[in-house]
Amino acid sequence: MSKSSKCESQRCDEAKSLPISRHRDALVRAVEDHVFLVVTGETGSGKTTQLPQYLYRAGLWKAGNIGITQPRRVAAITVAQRVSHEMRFTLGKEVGYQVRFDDCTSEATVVKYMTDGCLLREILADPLLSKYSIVILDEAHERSLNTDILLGLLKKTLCGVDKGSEGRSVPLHVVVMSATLETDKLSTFLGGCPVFTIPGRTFPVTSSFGSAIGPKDVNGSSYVNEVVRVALNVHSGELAGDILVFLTGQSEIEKACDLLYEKAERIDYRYDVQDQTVEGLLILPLYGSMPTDQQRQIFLAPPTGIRKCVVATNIAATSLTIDGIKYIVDSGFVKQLNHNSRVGMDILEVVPISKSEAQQRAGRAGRTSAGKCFRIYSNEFWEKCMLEYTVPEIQRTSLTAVVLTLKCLGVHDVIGFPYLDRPEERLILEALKQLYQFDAIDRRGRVTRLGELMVEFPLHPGLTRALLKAASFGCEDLLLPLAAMLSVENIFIRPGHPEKQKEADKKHRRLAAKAGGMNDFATLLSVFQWCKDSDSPSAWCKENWVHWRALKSAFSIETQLCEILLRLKQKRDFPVEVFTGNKSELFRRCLCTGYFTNVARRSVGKTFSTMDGHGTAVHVHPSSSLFEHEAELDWLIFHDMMVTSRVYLRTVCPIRYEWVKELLPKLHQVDVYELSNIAREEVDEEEVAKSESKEAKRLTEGSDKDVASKLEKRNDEASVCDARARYLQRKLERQHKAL
DNA sequence: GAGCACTGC
Repeated sequence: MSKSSKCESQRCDEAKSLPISRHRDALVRAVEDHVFLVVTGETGSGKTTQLPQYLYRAGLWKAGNIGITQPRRVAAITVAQRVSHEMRFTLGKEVGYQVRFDDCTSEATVVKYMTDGCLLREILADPLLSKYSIVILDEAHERSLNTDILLGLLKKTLCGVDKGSEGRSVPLHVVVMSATLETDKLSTFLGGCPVFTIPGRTFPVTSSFGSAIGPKDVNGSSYVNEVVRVALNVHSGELAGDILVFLTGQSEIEKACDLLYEKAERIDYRYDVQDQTVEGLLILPLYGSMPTDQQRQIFLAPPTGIRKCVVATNIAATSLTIDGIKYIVDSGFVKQLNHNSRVGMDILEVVPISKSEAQQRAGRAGRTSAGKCFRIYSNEFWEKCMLEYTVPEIQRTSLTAVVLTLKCLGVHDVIGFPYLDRPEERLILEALKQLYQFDAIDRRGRVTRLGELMVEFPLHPGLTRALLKAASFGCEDLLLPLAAMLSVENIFIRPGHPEKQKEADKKHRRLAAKAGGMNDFATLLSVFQWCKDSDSPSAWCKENWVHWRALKSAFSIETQLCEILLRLKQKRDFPVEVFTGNKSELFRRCLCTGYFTNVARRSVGKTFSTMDGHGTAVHVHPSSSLFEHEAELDWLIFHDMMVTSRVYLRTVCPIRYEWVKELLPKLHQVDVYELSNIAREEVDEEEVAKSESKEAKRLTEGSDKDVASKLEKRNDEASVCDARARYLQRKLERQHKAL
């Protein structure tokens, strides 16, 4: 027997012995008999890999494809690989996957694994999902933004009681798979559908509480020392098995590793990774921005007699699985990006994890054998400071892009949309307001022509607005690379060593100066071009302290954006405008149409004030090429804001007031109350007509009068501009034909 | 004169 076929038969035996295999026939029947089904089972139950195979073998693919969503790319790819292997198919034939930049499917594909974002894109192109007979939403308990939106969409427009599956030749079946959390809630949400429970195959993990961290430490005081102490106790007092420590970020992970290294030496024998004969502790940091080759060694088994201790961020909670972990040390905290409506900002902050998250962390110790979880916080902290469940992403994030997607799918009433957990109304109103400001929706909340173009781009709507402006002037070559560069992680490397730091800073300053200086957006654009045109792009990056990995992904994003734009430009009514002026001004004016919501004006000294109505006092970040040139500046736009010792603006560009003068009133003229009423109204023609007259009446009355006339005026200007654009487009087409 | 958790289209 060859090695590969032996491996294959082992796999098949494994699949047969999985807890799910006994329920095979009942599961297939349950899917067939119901529109909605909730399937629950812990990790190791086999639901992700086996259920699609059962449905395939029962012939259900004949009525349409079987689609399975995952919140993460790696999961979609690895599961598809495993399933195609188990079924003895070539990956990309009957079983395939699709993630951004990687479509491994063909005409023959009937079982398709994909990210939830991919399925959402498919719905935009084909709202009835006519190619599918079954859609499976996996890992629903993670409550990713896209999965939550898909849940609502599938409930409302595809299988809803109100609409049914009308327009489809066969009804769509939806399976929602979730760990054994909140399954009653899911079932209730889906009209009281049946819940199918599959036993898991994990090992017991016993958890214990500590006493050092209590309710008074809720703001995340120094828990690094305590984590280190507990980890060392585990090392010196527990049986063999590796340790996984959860902390919140790179700097404290490095601090903890240093401390562990220093103290382990004292309690331990000498240790040396190269010398496999001595006993000891192997300390390994793990966080997302770490180079991939360094991450790789985390997964290697430690040398005999050596205990591995991985000190990680939340990346080890779901994204990466490390074999051999028997002990967990849980700090009880996580770094989370939360949207703060009060200040109108996203703030990255350290917060206590939820109880379900703590259980998830503990579960990482029970994958191969029984494990132990040491929580450094007290029982009282658990009771008083930790929520039952993590606040779902949909309630903590900016909804601008999501609301546009929903509107483009015909969900006019975005407040009444069936959310599994409803976001605060304020969050939805903020999104509507932004969309209105970017001309993606009109005063009545309807998607504009521009909005229909905008939804096609996987970018923040503001950035898309700037890109489309540039495209209308025919200068998209300026904005496409920039949009790509702003979509990837920070491209500038800043090493820890002071000497190297100086060297890197110097290189970065030189790049900024060479790009013209005084414009961080232009620097990004130039870096993209220089690197791309270089004979050896990776060497160029190394030389200039730039992340090659980030640049590579910027290149593929630019290609993708370019393809989307080309497709849209072929449409008849793509806007066309004419601009006379120099290129630098053109570039910055295009930016202004998307970034006028991010305008700041210098107040006193080096302090600026935002113009979004909050009037936040802000400073230019020292990494900006405008830093220490503040006195020469008056107005500027910025890409993002960061809150540390001060509120800093990063990626900044000076502008003239005249360029935003027309746009700025838009920040204040729109009435959220008005938008909220609009948001609640139905698409019904009669309702629209009624709201029009009601709104016209309100706009011409009382204190709103001035605002109303201004709104009317601007909309007139906008429509004139649109008409002019259409005329120019037709003219160009005629000329083209004549040639 | 500074320090970014994790995903995804």
